[in-house]
Amino acid sequence: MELKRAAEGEKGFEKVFAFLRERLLAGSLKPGDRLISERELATQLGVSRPIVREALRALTVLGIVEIRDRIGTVVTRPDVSVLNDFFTFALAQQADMLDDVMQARVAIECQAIRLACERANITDFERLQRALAKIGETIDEADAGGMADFDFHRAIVVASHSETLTVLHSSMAGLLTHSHRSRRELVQAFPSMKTYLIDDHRRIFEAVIARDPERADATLREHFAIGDEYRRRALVGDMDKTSASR
Amino acid sequence: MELKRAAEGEKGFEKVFAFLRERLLAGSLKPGDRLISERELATQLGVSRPIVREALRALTVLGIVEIRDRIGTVVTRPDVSVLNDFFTFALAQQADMLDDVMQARVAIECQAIRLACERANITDFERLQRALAKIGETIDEADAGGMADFDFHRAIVVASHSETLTVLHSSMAGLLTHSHRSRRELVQAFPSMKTYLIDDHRRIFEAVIARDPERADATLREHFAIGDEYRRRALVGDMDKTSASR
DNA sequence: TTATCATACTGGTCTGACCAAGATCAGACC
DNA sequence: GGTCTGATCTTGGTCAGACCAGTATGATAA
Repeated sequence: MELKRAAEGEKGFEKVFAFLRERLLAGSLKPGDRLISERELATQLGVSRPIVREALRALTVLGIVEIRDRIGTVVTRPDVSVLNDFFTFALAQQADMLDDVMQARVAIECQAIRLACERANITDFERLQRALAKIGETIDEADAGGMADFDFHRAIVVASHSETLTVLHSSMAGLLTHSHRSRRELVQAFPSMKTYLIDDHRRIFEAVIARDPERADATLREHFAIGDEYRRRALVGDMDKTSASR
Repeated sequence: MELKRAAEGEKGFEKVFAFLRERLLAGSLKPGDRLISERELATQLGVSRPIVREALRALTVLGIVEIRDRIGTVVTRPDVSVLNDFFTFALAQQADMLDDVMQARVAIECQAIRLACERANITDFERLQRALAKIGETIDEADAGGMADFDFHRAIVVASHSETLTVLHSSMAGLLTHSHRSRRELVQAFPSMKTYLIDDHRRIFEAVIARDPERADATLREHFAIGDEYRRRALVGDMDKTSASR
């Protein structure tokens, strides 16, 4: 049996993990399915229950499985939180990764906006419009403004109708929420940012409405670049009130 | 004790996990550090050793920690394999995610090539050139050709000097290796693909050498689009020998 | 001083047990 | 007959102690 074979070489934890992985990858274990009990799994694989628990716990943190107290273990649909956890840990140990993550976010979002131009429906447009309006309303508030900014960008990714892009984006956006907020705090220092924030987002919105991927992508990239420019100026203490070059 | 406090609310596994997470995120546990022994951890937290092992195993699959047999548990630098595992599982249960992952890969790679135009050094150029040469040499071999193709694209991402992009790309590229290979199998059906494969990669290479982000991005996107077109034709059985429209 | 070896440690695993609470089904009650 | 109740089985959650097999270290012998 190919299933048995895979579980023969390894021992202990690896054995159980490989056994379950195989079934999960092969599709014989689908989301919603309930696994056999830990004890039964242990006897079937010839290992002890603690070992089985290790494997189940491993699958749990990977978001593949959910252990329900006194109910059983069920297969779940993989979700975002895993990536979130990973990035959180990874970032904590490599602070310089933040700029890197930002690059990845730009990558995801620019691709997403291209897809959004093709796939977005009325609902998506409306969500974008609401987010856009919110940005205008909350332009003077750091917290609410940052949230509105975040929502707009998330709406773009959602409009791409790509699960993977959405997952990746949200896992990274979580780490960058403070960046949205801190950007808004710059508004006090740079009054020109108000028009930048409002106009840029509007132009992005319009490009999506026009279903013009190239223009949308370019506008979005420009938007990020200008944001970087503002942050750079703030860092070097260049507090003059002229707007960033466009 | 603030350390104790964080571990008070939860019980068992959560307790240990939270305890370790706190130290990991706070930075008091850095990559390279060796954790105290499982037994000691168990007594300090008032739990049994199997529970400690669950937590350590959880951190292991998250790539945060490495358990070395008879040596101890050490903190590691998070690496790719986690995302790889996750995507592998996720993909298995949502096959329609494959196209989605491809989109994410395009996103990463297009961003990477832009960065590569700015950051690539001589070493990167040389690696790209070698990969390009390899593509020409192995143009008639499905396996080696697919590998060469893969290497070229990976070289682009490496040249971006962005850890995060590299991590994301390699985790997704792993799932798409067969796509490289299957593309090469199309070469038999579409002789025009030979020039497509060679010329496209050369043009991409030249754009990076020229340090022209816009052109590089556009060329790369075009490259992907044409690849899609070939695959589409193969699906519908359109086996005519004309080259894909450019 | 050096080389060898005993010992204390480490992770890896097993056994068997207890607890608390959901799931189930038999039996009692209406 | 139908519904309700409660004993029992099963499930995850956990613990305690034990054994194995190598590693690391230090003490002892050369």
